[in-house]
Amino acid sequence: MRRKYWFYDVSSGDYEGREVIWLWTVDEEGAFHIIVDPNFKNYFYIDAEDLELKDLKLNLASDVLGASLLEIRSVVKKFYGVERRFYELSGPNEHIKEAIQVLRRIYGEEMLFEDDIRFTNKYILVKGLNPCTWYEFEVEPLYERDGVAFELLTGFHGESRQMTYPPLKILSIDMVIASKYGAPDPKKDPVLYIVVYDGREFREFLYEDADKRILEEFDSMVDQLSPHIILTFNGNSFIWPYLIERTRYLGSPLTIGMLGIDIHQSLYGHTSIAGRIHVDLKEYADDLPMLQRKTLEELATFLGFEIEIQPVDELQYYYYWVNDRKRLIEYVKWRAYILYRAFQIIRDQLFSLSSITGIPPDYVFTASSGRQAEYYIMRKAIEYNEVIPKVSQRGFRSYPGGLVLKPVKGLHKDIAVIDYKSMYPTIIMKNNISPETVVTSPGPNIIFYDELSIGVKMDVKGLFPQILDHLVEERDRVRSLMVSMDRESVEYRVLDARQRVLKILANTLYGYMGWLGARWYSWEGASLVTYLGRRVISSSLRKAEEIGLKVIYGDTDSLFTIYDKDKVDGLLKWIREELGLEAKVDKIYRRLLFTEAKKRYAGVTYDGVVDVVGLEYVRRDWCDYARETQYILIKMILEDASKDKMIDVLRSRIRRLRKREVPISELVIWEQITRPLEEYKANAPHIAVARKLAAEGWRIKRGMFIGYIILSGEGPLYKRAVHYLEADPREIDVEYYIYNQVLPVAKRVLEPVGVSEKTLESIASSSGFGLDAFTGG
DNA sequence: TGGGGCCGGGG
DNA sequence: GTGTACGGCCCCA
Repeated sequence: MRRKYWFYDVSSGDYEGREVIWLWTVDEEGAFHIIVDPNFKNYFYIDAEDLELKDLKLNLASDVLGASLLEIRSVVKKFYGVERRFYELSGPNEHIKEAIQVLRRIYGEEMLFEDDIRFTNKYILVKGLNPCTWYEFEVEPLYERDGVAFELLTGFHGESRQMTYPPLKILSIDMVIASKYGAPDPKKDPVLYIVVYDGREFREFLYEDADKRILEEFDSMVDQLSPHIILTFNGNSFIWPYLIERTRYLGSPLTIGMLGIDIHQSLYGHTSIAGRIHVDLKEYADDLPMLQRKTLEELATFLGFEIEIQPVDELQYYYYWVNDRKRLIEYVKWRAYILYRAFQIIRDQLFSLSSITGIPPDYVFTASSGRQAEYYIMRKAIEYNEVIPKVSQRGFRSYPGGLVLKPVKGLHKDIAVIDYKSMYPTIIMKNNISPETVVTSPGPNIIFYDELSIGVKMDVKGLFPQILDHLVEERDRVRSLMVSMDRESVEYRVLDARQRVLKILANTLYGYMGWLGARWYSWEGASLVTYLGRRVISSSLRKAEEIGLKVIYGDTDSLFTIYDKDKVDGLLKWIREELGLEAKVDKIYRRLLFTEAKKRYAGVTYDGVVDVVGLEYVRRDWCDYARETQYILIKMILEDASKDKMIDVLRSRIRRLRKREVPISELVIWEQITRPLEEYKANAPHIAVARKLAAEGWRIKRGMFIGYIILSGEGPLYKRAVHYLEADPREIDVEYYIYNQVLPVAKRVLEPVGVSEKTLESIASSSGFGLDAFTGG
């Protein structure tokens, strides 16, 4: 029978007592089908250069039980671009696993190749499958189990053109787990409340002192609804690990996976629920740099939702459970609701990323961007007959990065920002830079850079340039398809997500090459890319000076110049003709303010868009009140307001602080915990606060944000910092907030426009009660 | 007073 | 667990 199914995951499973491939798919009605492929053979390679076939066979026959079921083929494949002979061993997965173990012991790990790639991943790689895509399969029905149709794969007709998704049942889940004494402990603290939302109704589970019942009813409800997608926020790092331990402790393990398969923790800290796509939107929030604290509220706001409820801090769950349960439950229900709504927006990105990289949607967000890029490269490598290298042991060695010019301090008018289109990807393509083309000694057909002692082979096209060519072509193709489409249509949205993913992948390849943990790590390649980038900037700078175009700043792939249209056009032409690169005027600032520091400026375009870069306003480790003060001043400066007006604003903001009219929430300083607490050598305020929380029983994990307030008193700040929920407004150190928060950020932007330090000092000291009459200008 | 630890955001 | 460059705080010697 020919059938069209939407493919979304692959696992290993049983068929007639053997470990085979199961493809998890859904039909157009949303019904589950597992397609069993018993014919796929796992495989790996052994270096054949110094190994006799009969020697290999002898070892296999004596040490591997299933040796007779293994096939050995002599093959020629490329390794780092060079053709080489390998023996390919293939056969049933059980015996391949055994052979790998035995041969690693006999010949050493470094003789084996692709033995470190999981069976299921290999299936996707070798077959070139795209998850989240419709395929036409030829299948024979086998049997049905727990509402899932098992079918035997007898043929493949390839991808279907359909771009819409099957009707997917989605459940979003959130819950209250809390303890009187800090972090909840699954051996002691019950699950108090669970809410599940399916897009129409909420299902709530709440039984006083009976969390076993809550969990069992939740479990059977999920089982019964049998969703395709389960949404959580922090499911991977907290909810599922807690529920797994708690239900184990209670003696009734969760069975929400399909076919009764246990929910378990898998790759990269992902929690896997068999047959279902578990999406933890925290992973998505973590990847959005514009979110400062990576909370669900911030994510919702970013996606355009209004926050209609009063959020509750996780540290206060227990308090609200006891004292204002209604508010807490409202909040947790809202979380489930907004997760569901948020997913509607994120869905296209998730499915595109999954389909392009080949990572199933279940954990594509959990994989780091380096891993995502790597999967993509692995797919391409197999296409090009390259053997996939392993991660080798190597030490960290840094290399120089982009060139940053010193800015010209002050307020400028009409500044053009010239930047190079996809600078690093273009450099890689034009110069054939790839892990296998880069060399460290000169030779024929090699362009060698003596300054670096690095060269590039030019006689064969590199893997990375090929991949980039493909990414660029594919993105152009997708974008050309979009031109004639209705912007509101599903097809348009899907293609838009696809072109964005392709762009992100292209931009990731350089960073990937310089990543120590990469299979295709190339220190030389990454060094060469940044070196050529620096040459591009410095030669453009020289050319600009030559034609009399004044450059006031530049960073890595951009130059800021006075906007003299003819000269700018001349420079762009020179860049195109002499350097062979595309550069464009990205934007023109009507006003642009530079402090004397690099990477810190603010500007306004003719459209009235204000950009603030690097300054305190965009940093979360300054309190909101100071940041907001800076933003007000920046806007005034860019609007050419008078100094007096700016001084008035600053004075009144400081006065509000002195009068203690500023709410605590605007004085919180947020900093991230970036390592286990015991690894910190320094005494910093946020670390001191984190240690106090840890002593109270909270689990302080890497990635957490600590919000603190500075109280008045003696001694260093770290002794006066308290968690923001514990701060008494009357004890706030107003002087700290004036002299170490508001004044420095004001000074940063006012000093370049000529407001003296003395003036600022006098504003601060005179902004007390009733002293304003004495202030100077 | 200056160097080290640490953090966050830029391109 | 993609890269490096950079500024600026706080602490401590």
